[in-house]
Amino acid sequence: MHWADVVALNLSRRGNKHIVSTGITPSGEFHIGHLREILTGDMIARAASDSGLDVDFIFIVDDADPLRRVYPFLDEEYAKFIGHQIGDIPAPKADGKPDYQSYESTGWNYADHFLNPFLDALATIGVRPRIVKNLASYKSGKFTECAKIACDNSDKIKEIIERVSSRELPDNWFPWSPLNSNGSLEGVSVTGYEFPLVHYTDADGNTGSSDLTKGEGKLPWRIDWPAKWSWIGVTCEAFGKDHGASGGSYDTGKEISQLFGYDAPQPLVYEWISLKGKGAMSSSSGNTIGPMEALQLVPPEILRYLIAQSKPNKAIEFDAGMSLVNLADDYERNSLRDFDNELADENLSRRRRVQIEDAQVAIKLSAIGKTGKSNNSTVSFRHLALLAQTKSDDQLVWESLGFTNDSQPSDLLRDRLEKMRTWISSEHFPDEMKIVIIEHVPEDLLNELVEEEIQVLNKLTELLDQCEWSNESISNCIVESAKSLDKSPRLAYNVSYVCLMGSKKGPRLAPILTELPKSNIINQLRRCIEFIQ
RNA sequence: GGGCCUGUAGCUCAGUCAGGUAGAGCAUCCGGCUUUUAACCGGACGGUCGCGGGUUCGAACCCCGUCAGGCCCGCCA
Repeated sequence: MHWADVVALNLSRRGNKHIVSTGITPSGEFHIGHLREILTGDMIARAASDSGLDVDFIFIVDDADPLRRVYPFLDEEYAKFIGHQIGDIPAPKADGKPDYQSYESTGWNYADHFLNPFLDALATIGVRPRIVKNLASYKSGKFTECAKIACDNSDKIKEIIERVSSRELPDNWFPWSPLNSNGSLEGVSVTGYEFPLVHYTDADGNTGSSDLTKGEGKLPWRIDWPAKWSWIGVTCEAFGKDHGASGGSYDTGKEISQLFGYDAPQPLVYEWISLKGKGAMSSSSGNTIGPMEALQLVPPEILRYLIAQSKPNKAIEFDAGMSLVNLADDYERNSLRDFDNELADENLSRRRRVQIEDAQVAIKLSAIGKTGKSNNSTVSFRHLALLAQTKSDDQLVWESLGFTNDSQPSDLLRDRLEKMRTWISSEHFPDEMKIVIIEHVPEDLLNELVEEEIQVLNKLTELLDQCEWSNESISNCIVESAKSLDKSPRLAYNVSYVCLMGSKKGPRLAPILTELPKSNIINQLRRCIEFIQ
């Protein structure tokens, strides 16, 4: 059974109504790793919905979290905002300086700045969660009840965290972080509490009170999380392995949740995505591929497939080069399969059956729309990569694919070609996929040519030299060079590849040659002939 | 110190929860296809299931131990 269906099955045992939750702190640029959080949740929600459950899918934006430090992409001016909540400070401009103007005129803040492009990317891949903003929730009193319980039971909560995570909390630890009069959470110590006020002394020695019903502060993460479960009614949440470790925040949250009179949600721990050869993704180190960037390269369903086809506890190594081609191939191959027909065979082993079923569900979950078939255009990713390289004009690509004035390519297909061109011209496009006409003489391969191949090569060179340089006539020359000697056209193609591309196989040759200067090709062939003699 | 995840064919991984003849895709090789979209079709090759014990009629799967890689118990998806 597919992992998403397994979770859905577990959920059905808990009840009929479900809220699947995900959450991210928008402290910097989003990357592919964040996509796993959201897509994992989205796929669970879809699977649960498909199994007949009533499901709401939400995305909690942790914009109440403080700015931890001045990240490399920020100007030093941000130092004064350290400790301030990211939903309450200006967004950085392109030069990293705070954009006070937009902040004051429209309220455009740091969190929105990073969140909004991500939401756009989500919409493109068919994910439209209900957005819950944490900061606004605090301010409107959603957290009040849990915050009161937490503060009334601070000893119990402290005991749970110390026992479960086996770490020691300071004596003055308190389950509420008050905001000081400057709006900072940093260096503020709690000195007393009577509901609804938490009294504090800040780093500068100023004293004050924070009203927890008005969100003048926040719950520390380990309490904030279970509080959200409780007031939102979260029944299922996928989270990264960092939260899922033994003694991690899920473990403590589970017990704290009981204090709030709420059963912790069904967990699903997922592994991280790393960039091949570069380690884990990290916004601050710049070691990232953003969702938007990835979406500029591949069709969105392939990005979904990346997540759908691998089990959550498998680490994914991602790169925007060959892995992308292989992933696309895999996706396209599978989306053409007739799964129902395959499953109809009663002699299938259990293993084989599971394999087919998982592939079927992975394809289903990769579709952008909730219903309907996957957006299966007739051209493969690999093929499009060839066409885009050999034909500089889009119109020639469409002609090659059999489109005429009467049948124009779909917008989807046009979009895919545009993405392909972006990818090809990007640093990510792998050498392996590049069509290159070699200029050196491939000596080792030429030595392997047999007599009849050499004859064909001579004939081919002769015919091409007289040939009109167009797609059709080049194609004819290649075939004719073999046929005139009573040989298979395949021989002519083989020797062409050896001489021109340095390999025994290759893509359709004529369209590529058409794009290149005739004299270069003839000269290269002549150099090869000279070598043989 | 405590814990989690991973280890199965050259590569990527299913299969482990519910023990029952070791599985896919890719790659490679061979054949087919008389103009080849790195295509397609057919076939072959390929594994002491990290290692050692135990339970069992039977173990990749359950139990104990062990090795290796990654990670967590401040923050991070």
